[in-house]
Amino acid sequence: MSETKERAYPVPSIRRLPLYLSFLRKLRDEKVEVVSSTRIAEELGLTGIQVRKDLAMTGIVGRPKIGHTINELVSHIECFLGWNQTRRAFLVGVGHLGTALLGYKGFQQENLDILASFDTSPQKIGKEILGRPIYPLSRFEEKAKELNVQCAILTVPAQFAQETADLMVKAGIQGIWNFAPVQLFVPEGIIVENVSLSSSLAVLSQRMNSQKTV
Amino acid sequence: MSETKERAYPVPSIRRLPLYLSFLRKLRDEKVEVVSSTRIAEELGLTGIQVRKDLAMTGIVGRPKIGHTINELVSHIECFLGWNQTRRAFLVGVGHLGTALLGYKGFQQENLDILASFDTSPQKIGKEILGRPIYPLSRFEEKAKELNVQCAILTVPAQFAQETADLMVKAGIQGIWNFAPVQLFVPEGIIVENVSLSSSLAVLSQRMNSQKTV
DNA sequence: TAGATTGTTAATCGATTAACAATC
DNA sequence: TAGATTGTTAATCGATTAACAATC
Repeated sequence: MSETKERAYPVPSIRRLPLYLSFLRKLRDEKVEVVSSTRIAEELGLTGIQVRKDLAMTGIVGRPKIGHTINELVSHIECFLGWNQTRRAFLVGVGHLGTALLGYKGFQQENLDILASFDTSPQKIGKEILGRPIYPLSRFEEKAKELNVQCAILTVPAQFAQETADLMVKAGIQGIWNFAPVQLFVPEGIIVENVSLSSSLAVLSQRMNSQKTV
Repeated sequence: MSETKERAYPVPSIRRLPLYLSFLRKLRDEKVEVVSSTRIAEELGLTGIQVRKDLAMTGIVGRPKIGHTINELVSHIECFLGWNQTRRAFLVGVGHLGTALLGYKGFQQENLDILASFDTSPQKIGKEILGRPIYPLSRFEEKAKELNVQCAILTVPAQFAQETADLMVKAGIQGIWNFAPVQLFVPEGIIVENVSLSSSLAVLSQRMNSQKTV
């Protein structure tokens, strides 16, 4: 009966960490060695308190009057996010968006390694995208176990999203990065993170609309 | 001195509206005519209260014991989001992601019409992507005014994001859909909506990490 | 009518912001 | 030392959830 309701870290805070990381890397390239939370806040349009709270989450301790060492900050954030070690992933659904993600260079910084992709279209199966093979979806489980892959990117059309997620779960996938505009139902313990273009566009569009009337 | 602090609608609520829309369209295809908030909630893994609050935002009024007419719901949500009328947009930065967005069919449902794209690379300028021309970035302002475009999609590399945004603002753009992992600074009144892949990946990754330790 | 559903008003929960003591 | 910065504890704000009256 362990009351391990261990307060998850606030999602908004976690979402800000990559912003800090990218600014810190820029400073490091400029040979800067130390930075204060105030300085970070100014650059990113946040408040100092917010930055300190967020950084505290990673367990880092700064020095009053000085601030934080950039190298130390970077490694603390990376460790907290699990970006210090390579995470192997598969991608399912080699359409426009899937292809774009396969070609996205930015994932190197986040240590995400998309080893292979899967599709059901005979036209695509057997080809390669930037050195990574496209396998038939039927081989997903076999390959996931062979390569010990625990993370999957889901970029199939909405109507196939749930069944694809089911297949991923059956193959032992622990985390699904879902780009389909669908609410996935998965067993407890499986982590789903949604990227919803239409949700984002909705916010932009609604704001532009109400702006007009003002 | 008008105290027009007119309570903006909650972002989380706005973000859920496209989910409702997609479910409602599916029901409509199945010739269903009426639906209750409880039913919507079940399907999307939400609570009935939440759904009613969200729908109330669009100004729709339902009928006790009955629920809502699907057609009426769809049109209320579409109007609220401004998806009932076509929104013309430009895209700047024809890389992997930009190309994917240009090819994304889903925007038709959201009535977003990407008329043209812009880039600085001579290899790309003058070509077409799915019938839409790629112009040199230097012609952005001219074209924006000519076609009365008020919405721009920003898919350039991080280091060029701010200057591109400045150029967009100068050209009279009212809303920027920003895919660069950068905090943009824009004049008041200009709307920026960020899509941050790295923020989303951070949440997934951190969760998978802490899952492991449990 | 009885029961299901809507929609409002109040309570809770969580994130942000403010205040301030500790410290180099 | 004085001043800048950290990090904690308390207050505020906003979104979600709960309770419940209204209604077809």
